[in-house]
Amino acid sequence: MGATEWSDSGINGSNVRERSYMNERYPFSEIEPKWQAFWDEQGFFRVDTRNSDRKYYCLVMFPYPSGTLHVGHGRNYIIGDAVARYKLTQGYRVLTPMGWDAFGLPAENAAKQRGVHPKEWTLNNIAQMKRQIRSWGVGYDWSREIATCHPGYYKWTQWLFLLLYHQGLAYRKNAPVNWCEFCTTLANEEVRSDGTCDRCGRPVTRRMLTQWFFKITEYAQQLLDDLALLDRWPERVRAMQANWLGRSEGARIDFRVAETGDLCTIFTTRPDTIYGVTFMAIAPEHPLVQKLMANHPRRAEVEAFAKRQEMLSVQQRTAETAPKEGVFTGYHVVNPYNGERVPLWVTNYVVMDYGTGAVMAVPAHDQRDFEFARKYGLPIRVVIQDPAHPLDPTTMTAAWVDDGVLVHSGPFTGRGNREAMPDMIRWAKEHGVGDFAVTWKIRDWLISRQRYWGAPIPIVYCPQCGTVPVPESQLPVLLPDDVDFRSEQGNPLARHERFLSTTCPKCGAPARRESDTIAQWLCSCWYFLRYINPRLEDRPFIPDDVNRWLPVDQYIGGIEHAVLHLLYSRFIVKVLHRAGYVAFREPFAALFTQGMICKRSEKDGQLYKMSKSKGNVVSPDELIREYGADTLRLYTLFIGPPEKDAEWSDTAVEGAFRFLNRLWRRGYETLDVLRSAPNEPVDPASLEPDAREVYRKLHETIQKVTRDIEESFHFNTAIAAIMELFNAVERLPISADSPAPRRAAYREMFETIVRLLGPFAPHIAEELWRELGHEQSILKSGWPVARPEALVRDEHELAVQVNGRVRGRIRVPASASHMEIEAMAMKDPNVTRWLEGRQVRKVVVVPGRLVNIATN
RNA sequence: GCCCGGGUGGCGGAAUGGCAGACGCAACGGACUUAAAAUCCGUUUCCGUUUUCGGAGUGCGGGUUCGAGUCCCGCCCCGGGCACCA
Repeated sequence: MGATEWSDSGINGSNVRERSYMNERYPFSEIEPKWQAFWDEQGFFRVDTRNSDRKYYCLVMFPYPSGTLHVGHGRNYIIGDAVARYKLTQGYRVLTPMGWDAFGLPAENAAKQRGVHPKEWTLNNIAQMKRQIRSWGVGYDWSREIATCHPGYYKWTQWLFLLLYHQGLAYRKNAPVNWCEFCTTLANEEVRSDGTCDRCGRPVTRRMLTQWFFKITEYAQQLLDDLALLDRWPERVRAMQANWLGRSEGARIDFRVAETGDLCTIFTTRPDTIYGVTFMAIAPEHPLVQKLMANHPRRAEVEAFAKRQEMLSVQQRTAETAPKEGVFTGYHVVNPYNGERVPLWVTNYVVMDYGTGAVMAVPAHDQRDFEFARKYGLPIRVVIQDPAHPLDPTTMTAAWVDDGVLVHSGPFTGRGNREAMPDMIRWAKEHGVGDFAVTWKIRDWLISRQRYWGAPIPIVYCPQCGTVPVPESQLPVLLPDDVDFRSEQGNPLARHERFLSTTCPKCGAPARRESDTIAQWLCSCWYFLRYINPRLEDRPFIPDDVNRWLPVDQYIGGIEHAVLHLLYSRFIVKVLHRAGYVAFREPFAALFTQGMICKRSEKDGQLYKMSKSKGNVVSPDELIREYGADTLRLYTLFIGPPEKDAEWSDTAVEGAFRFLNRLWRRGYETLDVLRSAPNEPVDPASLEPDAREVYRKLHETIQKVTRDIEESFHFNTAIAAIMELFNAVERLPISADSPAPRRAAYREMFETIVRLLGPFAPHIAEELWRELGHEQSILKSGWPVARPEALVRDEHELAVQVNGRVRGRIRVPASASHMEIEAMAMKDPNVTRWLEGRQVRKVVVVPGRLVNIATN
């Protein structure tokens, strides 16, 4: 049979079946663009959000338009598309939007280096990446496309800023902030734990600047508590967020400076050790240092020490290897519990950033204090005794941090330290010198950026009225286009006179605009809401619509956003919730974090995350040209469990290609049988044993593939099962002369393989599906469901073990009782050999699996 | 130090407490071909017999169980997050 010319009427008048590509050769480069255009034109991925029956909001993290995509980026979109197509096939109303996280520094750097305007650079990249995403056959509702750099979008990002401002959650303060020479200010979340910039890797220093902050700390408790609602999030992401929030419970206790009466409040998680305090340690930046040392003979020494510490980054100062250092101030503080005077030291190991910047030092029971005390010859007093091996301060080599019995602890002596702790805090409360207290690690969110390519902060500074928010009616505060990047250093907006000079919205007097822009993280904190009403002009979204479509049913993205984007988005949604705009408290009901795709570097043979800077990227464009999008998709899903990192292999891609070729060829070679076979369910009993077995495997595979997708997104094992089924189908002899039931079963097998592949390799699936004579798209075909009667076995092969090792095999009727199975197992000649001379102690029968005979 | 993952053939990986190594890659042998590619068939955990078979084997050491890659206890190693966090 050659290429057949046939056609049908297509659907909805669109004649896509004009010609058949049925040929020995698998024509991916012809069929892929054809079906992409078809799905697009027919609007398979467009959804009317006014109707939310059986809604399924499937969202992939939108990309930053950095240029071109590599196959590592593709994993995200391919997984999302597989899920969306699966749900769509099941008849869900699936919302799968796509957009661009389009503000950010790379655009500005390109402008400086190449003289391209950031807008032009960004829009070009969007066009490029959109073409790539389309070429993968990933289906989106493009009518909802958004770009955060569009004034129609950032108007509402500014609105969000103002909402926080009016809620008292946005404030401006002069504070030491993280500073990267290249990227300007950074939020704490953007600084890696080694003290380098998360974006560019340069060292981060501290700088005093007046900046805008969001009070995310006010929501710390809720952000922590509501993690419990996120039972469909990966455990490790919840752990990372809890870690980052860093709640710790303890007490606040007021010490006073003996000589001046100044208050020196500390936070401790171990108030039970209060009677062991032998000195006080405060941070060099602590306000008391300046105040106390002003006219003190030790001033020079102490200030020199403090200056030296302030020059260092927190990371340098507090590195594991940095030795503990300090200097005595000449002052003392009074322990409110026992009235004791202990010396006040300025130390490098206490930081101003956490707690109160002052620490009651208990060398006997804190390792850091212990090391410091040993170094400077300060006393060590044991107040918790190890009942088994009493501690002796003169011989201790490390702090005792475990629990024990309180000693030398005034009225609390003799009690267990854990048990007494609440009473000890209560004592402080009763005496007005302290209380229970909670401290968090998370700091307020630094939102200002000294950059051009972002949404301007909608604030005006008026000489009369002070800080004035721009009224909503005057939004958006437009980013001016006419900026010269080459000739300017720093933020060009700060020198753009026509932008800066304005009038006060309150009094009309001449005023100045804020020149900082909003961190791009805020832009991506609410985009999932905007997708519901993307073109709305008078509001950011319609609450009713948003409440029906959110939370997002499935969010898919990279683990690198575990804290940053995901924590910020949760915060913003909670703010909107409290302000009455949305009914839900959490934006993403389920989260899936895919692993990174890595590739071995040709230079050093090491495995690295695919990135342009490492030079180990694989371009999807070439692969699609050579093998087609379906091959690329199939391989990407087959590479391994999607939540884990994976190593890209160019040769393994060919395996996926080979499989699709075999499938195509098989379809071509048996097209006559397939088309002429009865298209109806088969009675398994009417099949010959070989066909019956494969028919059962078919239905087992439907079950397995469905379960793998539903339970864990384990597309790798789903695809393996389809391959296994196809291998079995290929070995099944079939011809036009085969009996009707056999041909019908064969047709069902082949068609089902095509349908199961639909979410993974949609183009070839759609093409073969149509070639088999179906008029409707495969997306309308429904998801296959296993037939119980096809799954029935009337015979089982059981392994027979003797003492846990397989010695023989028996075939038993499915109806056989345990007694009968046991008898048959005992009779098997391979088994009797191993039973000779032994006494049977116990026989275990596992239905359908094995028999184990235990002997003496 | 604390909190998450993870450790299985040459490689990626698979296994509701039930026959370890599915599926794929690579390698090797064979068929087809003048030849090569492609394709198809077969072999491929290790050790010994080299087929019929037996033994060992899922990071290490114990344990529970008729039966452990899987569960429990104690370790080692690798990756990630947090960290002089008071």
